[in-house]
Amino acid sequence: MPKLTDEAFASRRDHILWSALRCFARQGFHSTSMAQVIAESGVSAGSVYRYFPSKADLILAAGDWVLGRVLDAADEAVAIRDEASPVAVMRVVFERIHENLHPDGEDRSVVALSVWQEATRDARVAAMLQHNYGELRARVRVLVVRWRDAGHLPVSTDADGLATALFALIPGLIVQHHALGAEIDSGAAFGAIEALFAGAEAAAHAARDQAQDV
Amino acid sequence: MPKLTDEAFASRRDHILWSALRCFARQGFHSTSMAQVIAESGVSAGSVYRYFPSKADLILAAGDWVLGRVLDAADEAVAIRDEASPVAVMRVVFERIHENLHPDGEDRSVVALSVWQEATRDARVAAMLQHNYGELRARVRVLVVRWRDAGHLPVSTDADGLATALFALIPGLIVQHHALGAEIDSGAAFGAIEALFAGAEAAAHAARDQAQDV
Amino acid sequence: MPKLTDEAFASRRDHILWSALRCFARQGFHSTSMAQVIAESGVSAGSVYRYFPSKADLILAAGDWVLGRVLDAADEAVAIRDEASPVAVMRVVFERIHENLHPDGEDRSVVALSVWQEATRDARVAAMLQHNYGELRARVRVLVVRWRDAGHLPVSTDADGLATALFALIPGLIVQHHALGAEIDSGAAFGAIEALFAGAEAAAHAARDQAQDV
Amino acid sequence: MPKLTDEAFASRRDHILWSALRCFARQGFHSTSMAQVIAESGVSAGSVYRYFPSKADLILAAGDWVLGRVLDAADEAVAIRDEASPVAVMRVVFERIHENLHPDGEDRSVVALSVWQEATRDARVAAMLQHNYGELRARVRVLVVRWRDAGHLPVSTDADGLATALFALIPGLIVQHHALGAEIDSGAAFGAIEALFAGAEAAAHAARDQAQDV
DNA sequence: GATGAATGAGGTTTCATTCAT
DNA sequence: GATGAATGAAACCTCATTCAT
Repeated sequence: MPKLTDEAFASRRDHILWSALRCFARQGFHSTSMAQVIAESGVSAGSVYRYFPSKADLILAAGDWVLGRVLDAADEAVAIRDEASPVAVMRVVFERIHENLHPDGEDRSVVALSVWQEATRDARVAAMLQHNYGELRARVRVLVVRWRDAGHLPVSTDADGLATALFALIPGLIVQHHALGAEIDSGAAFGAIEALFAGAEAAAHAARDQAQDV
Repeated sequence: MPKLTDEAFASRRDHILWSALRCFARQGFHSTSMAQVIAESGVSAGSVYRYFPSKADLILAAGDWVLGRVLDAADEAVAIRDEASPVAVMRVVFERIHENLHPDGEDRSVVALSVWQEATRDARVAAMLQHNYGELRARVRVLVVRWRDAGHLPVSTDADGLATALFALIPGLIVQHHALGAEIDSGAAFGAIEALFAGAEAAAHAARDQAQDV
Repeated sequence: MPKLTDEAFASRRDHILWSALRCFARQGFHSTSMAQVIAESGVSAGSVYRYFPSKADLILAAGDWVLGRVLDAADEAVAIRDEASPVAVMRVVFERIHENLHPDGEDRSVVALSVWQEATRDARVAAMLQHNYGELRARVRVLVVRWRDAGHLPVSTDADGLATALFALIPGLIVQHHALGAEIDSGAAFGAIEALFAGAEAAAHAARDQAQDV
Repeated sequence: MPKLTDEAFASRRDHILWSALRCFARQGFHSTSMAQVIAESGVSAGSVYRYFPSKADLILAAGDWVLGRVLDAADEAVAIRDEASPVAVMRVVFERIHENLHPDGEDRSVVALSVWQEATRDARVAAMLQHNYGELRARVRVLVVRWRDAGHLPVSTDADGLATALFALIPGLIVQHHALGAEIDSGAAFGAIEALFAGAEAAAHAARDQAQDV
């Protein structure tokens, strides 16, 4: 066989990666055997190892893919909504995450739970997680600063603290979703935070008006 | 040999459980072998299996212990602070969680990451997680309702949505802590949310005053 | 099961070791699979790995056993024959080697070939080989010095060179035996060297007598 | 595509063979993978298999090449030194072996260790070894007979036994060299044997003179 | 009741070889 | 003729669990 084109190589690699993701979503990293990934992908053991030198590499790539889709979702939402509140954007991010992770109807957000756990054992996964979540958190912080500077939040607002709190919604809602099931309404959670923001904004305006009166 | 007294039985069981927890905190459930638990506990393999019929049972018990300490923390905080805001109570809960999980200086909050992941594989762990987080969420909801009914939040406040959002802080901050390390200041996150609450409260009062004026 | 006594432990370990030696003698280290050793020994895989943590350890132990028997043979021969010529002792050593390595009629001297080869790949085997052959060579050197000092060899004899040459007989004859088969008569080789020694001794005496005459 | 000329074919084959020899010298036959040979040679897997139908064939050819160089060394030495003692010729053979095996500074005498070991597993390698060493031994025997017939050794000398003993020097010194390293002085070993020969020759002459006197 | 040696299914990975291009 | 991606049997080793003592 002649040398694979780059696209053909990437396509085969992606096929294996997505097969692995289906397995990982069902059973987590460590309860998925390479034999299962091999069976799911339909290629030979040797081929899987040609594209991913070890199970750890496959886990790393799968985790990176999932967190990468989350980051993509954030990028899209942040880019488009210029004048929207951070919570509104986060809501869109959260919806996009689900869309990005379900191109075929299978839930891949569970894999995030496996990534968090794996990061405690594998330094490369930890680094990958740190990088992805560092970037993601930076996006959230931008939203907060932009909103505060537009006058919707008091100037005294602690952008870092608020970014941390808003970021927490994403893993926090994923965990609740998987732990408590359908009874969790993440839309309502965003609505509640939005109401808080609205109240805070009103108070901020009132304070400003009062300051101007004097 | 004579039958073990109940206390002796419970004491040996706890000893094994805590040994297992140390291992699980270091390496997660699946990278901890029973041999390691056995070595850490200093008892024989046969003994471990007398108190925990299988590794799955040991994982279940360890997970339950960790989530139970979280629930304890919530109970204490909810019981004591009658007139405090939900955020203030959550902050205390979060601090208590760390205290409860570090009786000996070792961090056991990581085990929560393992529990979330394990729940996707083991129905009993999923049920245990659902029960614990259901209870915990109910506590949070009580805080919200109490606070709203005391007039600190608009009557229109969606208690379920807000409870979901506040609950999200706990796993959300734990994940950020383990992913991003020391740069995450959970205290600042609580502070930021508290500021939002304060703003919302001011707005709520203003609205009420206006309503009364009419 | 209660703790194994030291003898029981050693006995089981020896059983596995000898099973492995049979396999190694037939096929060499690398063409013998652990599965074959396991089948030959009749115990489980886990048991084999309890006594030998890895295949490399089993190879090391097997090699050490074989070279140890050679060293034993040398020790016995050196201790007993006080007044015999080095060649006569070497001949006995060579015969003893065969006896020591064939307690059950199976030839285990081939394993030496595997050890030499393995030493080029495994540092521990190399160290073990160096130690065993260093000791063995020291024994040969003692024989030479003793014989020279007893006046059977010229005082100018290079003990190190002669020791190296005599030592070479052992691997040299083993290789010829395995390469060329039965047509090799190692007894005749020792006889030829013995004749050389006798000639050299006569010459040495003649030289001394002449020196005294003057 | 046009048929390869015989020279082109042989040239490519030799290139692959020498690449394999470099690998075999470094790691032995069984720890060298075909992938390593392929990488070292810079040609494709398919090409390697065109010139050598299997790894066993490559091993056979490599072994034959190494032993062939040894035989070449013996032929040259035997042809040139007509009046030299067998030991002197062997010394030259030994030096030539090293020259022949180090055309590029890499030691290929280790491969001999692999060949001896492989012969216990592969009948074709065994036959090749037997042929090469049979030829080599015949050369050594010629030296001995020639020397004895020239009157340097007693007529009673056992040519076969002495040939076996002298032949043993070659593998015996190679093994010691690889096992014990630089502390082995093969030149000294030849010197010591040469001294023995000299002594034996003196004794032989004395005996003859005495016989003539009578 | 406690012990710990033994079990063996199953895990990950390698590698000699083939054959479509 | 040459290429190199694909194959899959088989390698080494682990580990949850059992049960004779």
